[in-house]
Amino acid sequence: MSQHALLSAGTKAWRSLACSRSELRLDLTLGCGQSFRWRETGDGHWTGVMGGRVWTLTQTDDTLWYHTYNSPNTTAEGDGRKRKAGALLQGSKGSGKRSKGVKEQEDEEPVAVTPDPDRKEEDLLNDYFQLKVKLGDLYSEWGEADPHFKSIANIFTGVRMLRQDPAECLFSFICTSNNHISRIQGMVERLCQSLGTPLCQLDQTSYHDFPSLHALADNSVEACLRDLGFGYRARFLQQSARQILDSHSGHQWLQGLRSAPYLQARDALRTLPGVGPKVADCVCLMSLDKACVVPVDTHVWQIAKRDYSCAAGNGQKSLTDKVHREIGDFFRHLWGPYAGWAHSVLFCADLKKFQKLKETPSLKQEEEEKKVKIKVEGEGMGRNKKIRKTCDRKVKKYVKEEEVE
DNA sequence: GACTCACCTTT
DNA sequence: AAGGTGAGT
Repeated sequence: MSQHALLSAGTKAWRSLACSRSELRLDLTLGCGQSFRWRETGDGHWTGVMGGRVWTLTQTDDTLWYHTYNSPNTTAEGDGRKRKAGALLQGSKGSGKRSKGVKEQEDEEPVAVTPDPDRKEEDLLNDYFQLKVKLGDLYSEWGEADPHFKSIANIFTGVRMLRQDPAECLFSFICTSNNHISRIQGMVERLCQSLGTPLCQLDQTSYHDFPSLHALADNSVEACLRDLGFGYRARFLQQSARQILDSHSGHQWLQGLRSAPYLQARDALRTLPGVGPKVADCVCLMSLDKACVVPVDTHVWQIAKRDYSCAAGNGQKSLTDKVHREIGDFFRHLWGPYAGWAHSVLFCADLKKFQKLKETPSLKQEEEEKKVKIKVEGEGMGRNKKIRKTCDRKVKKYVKEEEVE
């Protein structure tokens, strides 16, 4: 039986791409709840389905390594079939610290061993991780505009927005209401395993493609998903799929929203059952190229109040449309055209599972933080106040520009 | 336009 | 009580 690939078993079955940790951190980017399809299958090794194939990804300091698996259904290109089970070096350090472990145990030369004639896989990765967007430059800009961001940025580097398939993103996020990441992951996994095309099996785990629109739209789907523990979301999924297929022209409609202006795309998505402001914004940001969108949930609202003394919705009990708008505008303003990307960094830094990264900062990080603190105390409040004052005016301008986009 | 509550399931 | 939506007031 096939096994999950491990870089420590040798680089023969792997290809690589130059990519530093400051541009991409797999653990944060794949684990922060934007995609629910990736699992850590080995120390620092992430396995998931993307672009209709199964991938394992891992990284060393300046290199992103990738391995894809053959599946019966895919017309196999002669890619690395040699997954030697011989040297299964299982965590030679035996530590649970993943990023550290990888750094220590892997010093291979960043050489692409197996050729990828079409560069098809390289293209897929470049597109999925949007590697042409220079994250380091954006972090600098956000840090300039926002002292609090700067204090987080030293630890949470390389948090990047994925460019996901719109359908997968939409149906995954319909599952997110009243829900948390670990349970959503389980639901999406069950969704794929019961309705998606099987791709391959590795170490007792079977990997499936995300279900097609047709599979999701079938009348039997609601009952099926209720059995799988989807609750009231079961109906939303089936009905949304049905509606996209019937009243819209299927996949083309979803894909087409990539070139539509933000507000238009968001309104279009909101006609679907189970899609409110939060889900629509997530789909816009994570699959429809709307980098400026800041999806607002109760969590982001807390961050706005706690870390930015943002007054938006202060007298409110619940997250109304108005509060959504105000918080979104506030952050769009602070961070600019890639505000949605910046938001995901803060969001990530606030997740319980990543809190341990803050506990043992390296000496270098501590020094950086001291510097930041001094700066923040000097100019922080004044700057925030100023931003808030000019918020309304600038936002109108911003939206206008966007509508023309 | 803005607010409340029921809806599922798990912690 | 939760990382939300939709129907009703």
